[in-house]
Amino acid sequence: MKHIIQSIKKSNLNNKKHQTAILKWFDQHGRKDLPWQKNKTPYRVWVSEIMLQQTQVSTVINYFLRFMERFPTVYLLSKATEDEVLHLWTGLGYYSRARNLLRTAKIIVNDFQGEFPPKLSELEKLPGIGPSTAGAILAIAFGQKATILDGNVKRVLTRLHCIKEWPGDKKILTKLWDIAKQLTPTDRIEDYTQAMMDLGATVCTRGKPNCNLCPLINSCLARKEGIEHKLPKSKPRKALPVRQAAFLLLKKDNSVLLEKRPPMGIWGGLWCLPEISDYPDDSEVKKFITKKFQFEIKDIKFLNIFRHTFSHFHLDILPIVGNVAKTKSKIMEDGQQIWYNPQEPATIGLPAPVKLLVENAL
DNA sequence: GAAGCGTGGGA
DNA sequence: TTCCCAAGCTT
Repeated sequence: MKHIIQSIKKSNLNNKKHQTAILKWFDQHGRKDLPWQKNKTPYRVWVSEIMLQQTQVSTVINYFLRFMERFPTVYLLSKATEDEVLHLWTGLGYYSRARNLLRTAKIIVNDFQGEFPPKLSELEKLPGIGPSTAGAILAIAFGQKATILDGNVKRVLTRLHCIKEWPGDKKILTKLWDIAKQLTPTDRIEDYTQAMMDLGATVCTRGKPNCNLCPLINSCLARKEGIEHKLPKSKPRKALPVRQAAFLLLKKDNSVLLEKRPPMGIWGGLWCLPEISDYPDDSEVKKFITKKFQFEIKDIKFLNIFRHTFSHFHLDILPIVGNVAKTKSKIMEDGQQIWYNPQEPATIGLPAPVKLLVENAL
């Protein structure tokens, strides 16, 4: 019994030292001028946290500013169309985040009187908000004690405790959550939360960590063993499969034909060029176009194949350009096809390579 | 519980 | 060039 009490006291003391060191470092070196740190509201914190999932700060900043300009409140967002939200998300990737953002905005307005619930279990029920994002919102927006475990914190803690296994493994993940919770302070929770992420992003970096600038250098076990640069162990990965597809750029005036993709799956809800799997030859292209659209195509040009890489496969894209005769260019009236003019862009979401092709081809 | 889900940048 | 993965969540 005595030993247990002593061990708890010792652990509390160590936690205190850790928290003090982190907060002192934050006061001197932490990031305090990011857009979502100004005019801080639960809405702004939520949007930023969703955008920042699997996405670096430098990428997010402009998207966040544009988004806030268009949707300054959760109420305005809740009235948006999915196309409009996806439009602002174009190029950011992981588009289910945008679809879930809109779903959650509607829930907040309809079921919560427009206010985010300051409760972990309630936040986690909302689409797109998992354990770490819920913790971040609670800590940063509401100043309540809560724990996050994002990529930054994982890296810091993996090194601090010299964890040599891959942190994605379920047992290790649970262990990391336990450590993160144990270290979480009650006081200055917002600064502490931000500090742990900043430390991972700016000092305890992936490749060459700047240990000489780290407030945890004396307690870091990986550093003690001299293997900090080797941790965390990287995910066991297979070579990505390669798929092939032809994208049709069917041009009329200053527009190309786009089709809306199904709501789920890759590029869900975005507008894409008509696609032919594998690489067709000249006659196959003409047959496809005639059968599907009843278009009359004057000439067909094959552009260079280029590679677009997703998280789980490569797509080698063969762009095929054709001019559509004006007299025969009727499209379906079901709202799933449009003529898209990049000079006067419709407010819809486009996959990055589609946007690239469309803007270069016209 | 493993796989699906984007994109861009750094090494 | 190729690999890795970044403020993870959903199914």
